Amino acid sequence: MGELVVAVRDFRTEILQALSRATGRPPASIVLETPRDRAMGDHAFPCFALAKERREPPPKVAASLAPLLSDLGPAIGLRATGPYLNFTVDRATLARELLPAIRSAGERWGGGQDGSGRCAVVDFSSPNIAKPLSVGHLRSTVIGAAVYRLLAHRGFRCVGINHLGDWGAQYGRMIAAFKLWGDPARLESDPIPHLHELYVRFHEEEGKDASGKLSAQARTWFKALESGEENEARALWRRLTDLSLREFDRIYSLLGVRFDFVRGESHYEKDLAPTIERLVAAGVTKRSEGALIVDLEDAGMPPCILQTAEGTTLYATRDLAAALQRKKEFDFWKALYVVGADQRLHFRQLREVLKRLGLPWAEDVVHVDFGLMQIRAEEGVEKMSTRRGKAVHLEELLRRSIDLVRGILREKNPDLADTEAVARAVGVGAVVFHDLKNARVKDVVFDWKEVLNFDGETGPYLQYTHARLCSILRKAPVAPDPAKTDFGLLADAGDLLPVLAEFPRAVAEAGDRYEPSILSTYLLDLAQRANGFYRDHRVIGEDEALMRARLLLVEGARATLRVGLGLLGVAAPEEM
RNA sequence: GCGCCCGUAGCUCAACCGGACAGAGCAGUGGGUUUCUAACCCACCGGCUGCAGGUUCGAGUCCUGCCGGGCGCGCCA
Repeated sequence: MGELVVAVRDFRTEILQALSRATGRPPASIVLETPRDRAMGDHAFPCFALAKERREPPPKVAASLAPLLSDLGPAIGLRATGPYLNFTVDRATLARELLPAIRSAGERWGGGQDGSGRCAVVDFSSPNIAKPLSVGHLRSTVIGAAVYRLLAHRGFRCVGINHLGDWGAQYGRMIAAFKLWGDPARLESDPIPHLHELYVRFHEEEGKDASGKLSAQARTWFKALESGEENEARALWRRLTDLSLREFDRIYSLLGVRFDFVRGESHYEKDLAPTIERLVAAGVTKRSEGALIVDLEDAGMPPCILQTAEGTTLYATRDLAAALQRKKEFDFWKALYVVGADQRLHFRQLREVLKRLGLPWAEDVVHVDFGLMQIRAEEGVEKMSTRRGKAVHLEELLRRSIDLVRGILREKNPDLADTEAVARAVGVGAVVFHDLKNARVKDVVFDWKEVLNFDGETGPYLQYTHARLCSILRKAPVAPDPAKTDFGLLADAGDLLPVLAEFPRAVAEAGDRYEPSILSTYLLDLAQRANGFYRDHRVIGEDEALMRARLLLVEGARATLRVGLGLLGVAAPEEM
């Protein structure tokens, strides 16, 4: 068996089972919701469907059902309110079950082992080498890293892969440009900006070059690269990769992002020929205008192009090879691709081609898509483009955020022990949380004012709430201790307790739907309630029994915030 | 032209895959600190959920058609 999992008594399931007995329906078919207005109760059963079946008015059904639920026990109160049956868990009982469990779960609170034995491959970040990381790359990086942690928290084995864009015709251009105008000294001191300038220049001049000489040079260099020989092209390309990774790592470490494998597209170079052979042998390909394609017309899609008329491979070929290789190596339960929504068609095609190879796991290839990042332009908005210099550099954004936080800290908390570390945690946390706050599908228009706002529903707000709770625990004359706690004194804790109890469900749902924003929204709600508690109740200075009870609650809220923020990739400093 | 996605308060978003009176934050106005961090809290202001039909006991949520925006559509990634 796996490790011991800290179990929390699950009142929700108890209610579900009682309802099942009372109605004679399987628990899975019963909808139990959380009332919008929490004063109504912690859980609610809408009686409409049952009422229709029984041809009785819903309020009557609710009223007649209530007496049949006496086996729920004294800890769960119920009340028929109109067409709803509302359940409220006794606060003292909830506190007694929940708070000691949170405490002993530690870092693993909200997690579990329901993913054990299954492997999730998470393909995320995946920038192109020799180009600066822009805020456009942030989304894939932080969403992917969060999904990875959310699943790992529940016992899934996760494999994080940074699928670098390090192959293709563009690197022929890159090499050609460097050979023409490159400066070895600048390549050493200032690699990415230098390479990027060269690339932009090459693009411009290639466009103006009627003779086609530049394009021919680029093609020649890429052919040399693709030949597989240890030649000048390969040596240069390898150097580009190394220099790029050195730059990227600086930012990844700032973001606290790690990969299990950094494998660019070039990693699958040797698998390309066998992949094409396999597709041809399976009879799913055909020739069209000199290119090798998979015709997907009957699936309502444009063809998937595997090989150009010139014989070079494409993106789709490399992704097919990668998918096959990953299935073989990891035998994944799901292969997740955290890639922008502009590539939806590509991933639909990828699945369709895998399906035509007769692979039953084709549907386990999942595109975890997200909306595009746009930037304000002279008129309206436009897509971010590194090539046209219309991109905000990620490192600049992070640096400005950290600088701003550092200034605020010096003013508000001049006695802070390690201002620099906290400035980094909060500055980076603001940027990361901003990208995880909203549903993935939403397009984003980049706005400096918005990202660098630290008030309201922001990362710093969550961190601040956490720091204040830490402060109470730090200043208290005693440490929280479940054995010395009178849980009955927490009856006035409002909704904070039931909200804490929902944390595992928020983690599970965020993971199941590959949607970190579900956890973000949950944490904002939790923080608002924690701040409400802080406003209405003193902890230190109350008589000892009351203080002890409240300290344990504060500790539970603090732990939940810390673990939740950690899953999102946001640090939780104890002071700020 | 065809396909996919998105339209909720002035702005940015929630609304538990169909349920109770559509909720937060920002911006605006007015309040709150001899007491655990004011990056906080409270109050006010603000809505034909793009439009028109349909399904349903019940629709912001599902279906159809329009309108507006984004993205994609054979040798880029």
